[in-house]
Amino acid sequence: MVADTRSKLLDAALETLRTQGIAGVSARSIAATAGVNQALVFYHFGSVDQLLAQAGLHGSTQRVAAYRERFAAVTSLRELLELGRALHAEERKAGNVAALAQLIAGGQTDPKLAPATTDGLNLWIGELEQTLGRVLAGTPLAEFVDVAGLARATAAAFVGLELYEGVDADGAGRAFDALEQLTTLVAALDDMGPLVRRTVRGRLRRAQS
Amino acid sequence: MVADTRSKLLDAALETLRTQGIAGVSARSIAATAGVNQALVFYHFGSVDQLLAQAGLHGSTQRVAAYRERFAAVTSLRELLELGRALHAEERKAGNVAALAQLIAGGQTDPKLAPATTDGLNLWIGELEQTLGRVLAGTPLAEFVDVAGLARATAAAFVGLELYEGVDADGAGRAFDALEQLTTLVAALDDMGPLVRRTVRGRLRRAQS
DNA sequence: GTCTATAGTCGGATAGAC
DNA sequence: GTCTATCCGACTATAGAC
Repeated sequence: MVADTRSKLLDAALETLRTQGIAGVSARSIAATAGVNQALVFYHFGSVDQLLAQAGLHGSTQRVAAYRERFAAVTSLRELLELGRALHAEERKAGNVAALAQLIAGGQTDPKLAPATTDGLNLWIGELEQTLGRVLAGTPLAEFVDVAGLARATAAAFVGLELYEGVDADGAGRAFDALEQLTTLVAALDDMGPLVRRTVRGRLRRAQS
Repeated sequence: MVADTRSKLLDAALETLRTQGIAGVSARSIAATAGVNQALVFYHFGSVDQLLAQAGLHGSTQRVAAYRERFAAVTSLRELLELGRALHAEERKAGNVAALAQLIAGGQTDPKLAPATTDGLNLWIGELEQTLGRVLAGTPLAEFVDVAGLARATAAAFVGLELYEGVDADGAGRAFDALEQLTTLVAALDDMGPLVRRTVRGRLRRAQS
């Protein structure tokens, strides 16, 4: 079946964000990618901004749904990291995180775009938060670190790394390797349970005084 | 003393990146911010792209120099985190990280912009790498994690958090709080020295098999 | 080194035929 | 719902006066 014009424009908006960046999107460039007439952007969405906003949410909804089962299957921090690496590789190829990153960059200065990108980002954050909460339950990490905040930091860092990869692939590779090593350390910390709890409690007391 | 036109354009390029985003920069908008004629962009820099590239390096050079002494004074992970928070607050107000983030977003699709933004980013990374190496020397972190990679991951995450803050300030606040808690955990880990080393070595062996 | 003026292109958005 | 045609503003870049 052939996608209708509305769907074609949503997909084309994401594709154009990915290949041309936020500075290169226009009603004309999106319509050309979709293979439809330029005026249809305004007929269906009213303005380019509104098309971009809907496209961001559309893309995130689609991708998050595709990963939901894999998030649900994660039972350890190490498995979550593995899923993160796989997700990075797959989404990089598909270009969905790249499109989201361009929307976020655009949302910095466009008040109409900011809320829509937040909604798309929150879909990822919600999934991540739920998984982190499950995996970290009963560990020192859950005791001392706000899991919702950690999910937000992770998602933001993910976007930052994606952007970094776009301008320095080698540097980003080294960054990802270091993060994997770091996660191994944290997993080891998690295994140490009670001893770590005692030490960290002492540290927190000192830090607060 | 009044800045010459060249300097005014470099500063105005950063200011315009910050307030209008990469999608809103043009020879006209930059020249208007600088209070000079639009044609001077091409006279002094040849093209808007080349002005942006030079402005990015210019801004980073300036800001990194302003922080060099404070980086050098850091002697612990906790102090480095404190400097990170201060740096975030100060640069957010000045808008320099925001400008760099917009350049990175633009560099994804503009091959002329990518190398220049990498250069600017590398100034920060170099400073961070040196400080991390000094602070982590002799700790388990330095033993198990590539410090250069960690510096790159940190810088990329910093940019991601800055962008996140631009579309969801509340969410970013929670993310920063969680990272502070996480750093306290890592600092505690660092204090535990030999015990952690043994545990982590065992874990790494298991992970590789 | 700085200005005006302008060529030529691309952009958002709309009117109206089909 | 889709098209052509069009208005008009903004853009890059250059030519040429000062």
